[in-house]
Amino acid sequence: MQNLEKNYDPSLIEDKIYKMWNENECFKAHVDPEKEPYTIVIPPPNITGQLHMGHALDNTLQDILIRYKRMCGYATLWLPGTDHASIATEAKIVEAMRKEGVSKDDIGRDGFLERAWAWKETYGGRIIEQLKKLGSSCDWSRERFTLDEGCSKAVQDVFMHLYEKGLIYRGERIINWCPHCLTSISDAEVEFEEQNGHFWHLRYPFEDGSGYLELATTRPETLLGDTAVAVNPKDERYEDMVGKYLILPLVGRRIPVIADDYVEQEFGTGVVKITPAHDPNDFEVGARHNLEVINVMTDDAKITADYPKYAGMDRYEARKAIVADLEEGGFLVRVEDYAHNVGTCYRCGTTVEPRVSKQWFVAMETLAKPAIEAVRTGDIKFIPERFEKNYFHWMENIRDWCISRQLWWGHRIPAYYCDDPDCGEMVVSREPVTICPKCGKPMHQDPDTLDTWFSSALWPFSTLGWPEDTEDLKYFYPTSILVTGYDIITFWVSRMIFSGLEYTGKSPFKNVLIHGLVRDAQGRKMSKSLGNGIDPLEIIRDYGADALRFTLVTGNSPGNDMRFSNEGVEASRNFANKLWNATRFALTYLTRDEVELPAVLQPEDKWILHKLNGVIADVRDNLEKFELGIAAQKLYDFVWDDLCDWYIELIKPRLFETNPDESTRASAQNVIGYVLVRTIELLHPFMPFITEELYHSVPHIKGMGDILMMQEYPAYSADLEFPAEAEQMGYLMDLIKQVRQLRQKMGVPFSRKTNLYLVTEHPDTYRAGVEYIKRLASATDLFFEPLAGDVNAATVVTSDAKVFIPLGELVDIEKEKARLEKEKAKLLSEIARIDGKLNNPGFVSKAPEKVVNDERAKREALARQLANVEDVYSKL
RNA sequence: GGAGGCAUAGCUCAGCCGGUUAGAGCGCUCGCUUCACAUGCGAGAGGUCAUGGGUUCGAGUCCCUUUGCCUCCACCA
Repeated sequence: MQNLEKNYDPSLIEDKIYKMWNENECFKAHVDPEKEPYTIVIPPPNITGQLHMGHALDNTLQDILIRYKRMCGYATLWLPGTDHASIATEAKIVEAMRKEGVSKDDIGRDGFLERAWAWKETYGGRIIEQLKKLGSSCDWSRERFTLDEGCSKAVQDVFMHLYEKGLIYRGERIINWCPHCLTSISDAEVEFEEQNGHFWHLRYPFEDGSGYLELATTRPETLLGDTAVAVNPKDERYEDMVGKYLILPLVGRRIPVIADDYVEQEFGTGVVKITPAHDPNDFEVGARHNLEVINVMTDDAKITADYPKYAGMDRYEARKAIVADLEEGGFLVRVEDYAHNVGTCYRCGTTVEPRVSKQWFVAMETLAKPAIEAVRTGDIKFIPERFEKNYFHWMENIRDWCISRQLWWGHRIPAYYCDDPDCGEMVVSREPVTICPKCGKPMHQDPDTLDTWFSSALWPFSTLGWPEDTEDLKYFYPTSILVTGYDIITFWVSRMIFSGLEYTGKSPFKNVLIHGLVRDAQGRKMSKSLGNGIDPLEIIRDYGADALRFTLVTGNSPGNDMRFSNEGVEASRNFANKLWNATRFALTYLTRDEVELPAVLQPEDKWILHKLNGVIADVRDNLEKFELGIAAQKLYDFVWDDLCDWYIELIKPRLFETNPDESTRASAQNVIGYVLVRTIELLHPFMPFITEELYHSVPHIKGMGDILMMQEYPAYSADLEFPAEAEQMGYLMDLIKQVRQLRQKMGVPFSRKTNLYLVTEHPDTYRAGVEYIKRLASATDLFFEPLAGDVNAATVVTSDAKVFIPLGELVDIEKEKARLEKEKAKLLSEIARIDGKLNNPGFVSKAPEKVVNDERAKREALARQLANVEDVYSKL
């Protein structure tokens, strides 16, 4: 036992507590056949990352769940790690190199990878340290990295598996190309944003000089690659023109007019120029009509040397030049303003350039089917459920996944090509292949790497040792729950689901708990460019990790965004301080090393134990249903209202030295000690630091160990149910409140104490509480008899008691009468309302019995109170 | 174009399977150095639960309509 400071200072204890847990290996998971496993794999943060509020929320939720389950006796594993984040990390390194005046080509692949690994060493650990500050109880001995040996092995295996099954193929297709990152990206990595642009109406002349065909485009520069013009086959306006040829302005290419259903008659002129190399739809049309695919741009989106006049210009310069030339040549009809959606790279925001190139793809259809089924059948559940709709929509309309990236930082594609282009042999192999099996010439490996999400998709099992059949994999897989934001469902969650099903035959997790975004106080997304990000580490420094965690979890419901403000953190910080001080108070009267529930309990003891028991049941129930915010709110209310505002105040007279009764003093000590320990246990998953610290100060219940996080979570106990006593206490507390109210209304100063004359049919409860009633209702003395004689008294009436308060000159009898009349009228209308319900045959016959009985009980209480009011009134 | 979400006190939000007189934090008003806490204590003001309809004995809660805000997906050149 130790003395506590007046105010809780988290900075003094958090690091110490975390170190203690770590040294005692509290985070370490153990395969234990006697226990049930409970597993969470962390959504691996990027090694480029700094802990932001999104991480703080995500990891707070995971830590609450894992700490709860650990205390419930599960063999828990929270597996941490980081993601190599190929495109994001590579971009950062390239940028850093650019500042030094070094390019990737200057240092070559090996040199670059050396730098990348050095980067990982420097920054990869940073976010891990930040997660520890939050209190995350991860098993750090099992920490993994998406590019470590084991994960790489898993990636190789999966690639081989899918290739052999024919589900990975290489093909020349149109893909999304980022001219800044200089790599292909998948459809999921393209973000569309509305931009104000123009609609250029052009006219292409017929070859035979018989006029023009008018069409419109948002991208005139792609004209260089046009290989046809298309109309709808049903469009009568252009019926006769199909099959004729046009001369492409500025280029002079002879291109056909074709008919294709893709063209909408009603849109624009109903004529579309077809550029198979630079538009995904045009590419499809081109494929159907065997059109030539002409790439007019370099990989950094400049016009190729094939068009000398525009060669070297970037897309937008070329656009200007071409529009000017079209105008000069009389091909430009008009220009209109036009807002349209433009695809941008989700990493750098550069406008994506659709481009035909040879890439690797995963054929999705066969993989998607069981993944849809797993959610459909409830094998995997999303919380909240509505996100399943998003998932289904994406999965059901899925297109093949472009997985190759023209990057160096990542898992290199295990494909080898013969150096002799005439041979053209390709081998996919786990082991390096240097000699062409077909022609004997040297072979070289595919320079590309895999989409970073390809490895994250395997995270729930690659981290447990897959493809080896390890003890961990056997025991901890499938994982129990995945906690992540809705923004990442398509990128990650869905890919883990089909991956888990395909490679392990099992769904990788049972539940997916989705949370929203943490926004700033004005509701804006926190972003670097806005500079409105709030640094969780600063909040931890100023208010403590527990306060941050509690803020993030309260008032937050699954799937919904939340706003973060300092006022909220202050409230949480105050709550921590409240708990601290409640304990500090108790400790000044608690001199024992152990507490136990006494055999004889006072009414207020039974009341608080009954309340505690209810909270235990509720909190467990809420946590099982992933209602973390509600659970936190209930604990807050219990601690502040029930425990501090009432129970502690109620037992003060028993604890003080002025109490001559040794036995009630001892029982009060035991009960407050017991309730405190249970409360600290209940709160531990939410506020691990302060509860652990307090646990080391308070006396324990017999049999408890030294470390709170390893204790059993409190369980509901039928022995602690005291409904009758709790109800009586409710009346008593109501009485105290009403006396306070009355005094306040009548302007009686706090310091002026009065006698109370109490008439009740249940005097025992009140007799047991004489001391605290005096304290809490500002009474000098309490008499269990009616006020005798002709004395001016104000009255308080509950359904269980009548109280007369002699206040002499402060009482105005007429006002008292008016007040009681008002009260009577209120009671009558309440009773009438309930009678209305009870006299309704529909209600009595159809409503559940409990509801009807509750109404009856309520009516009885009101009737008693009414009788009391009438009785008091008659005596005025 | 398709799908989803939100709308509850001045502000930010809870409200689970429909069941008292709809809650919390912050803010506001009044009063308190009451021997844990002013990061506090006590009392209070403040809500037609966006709109219109429906289902039901009973609707903030379920269904439909309208309005406003937001998000995701699609990408008609």
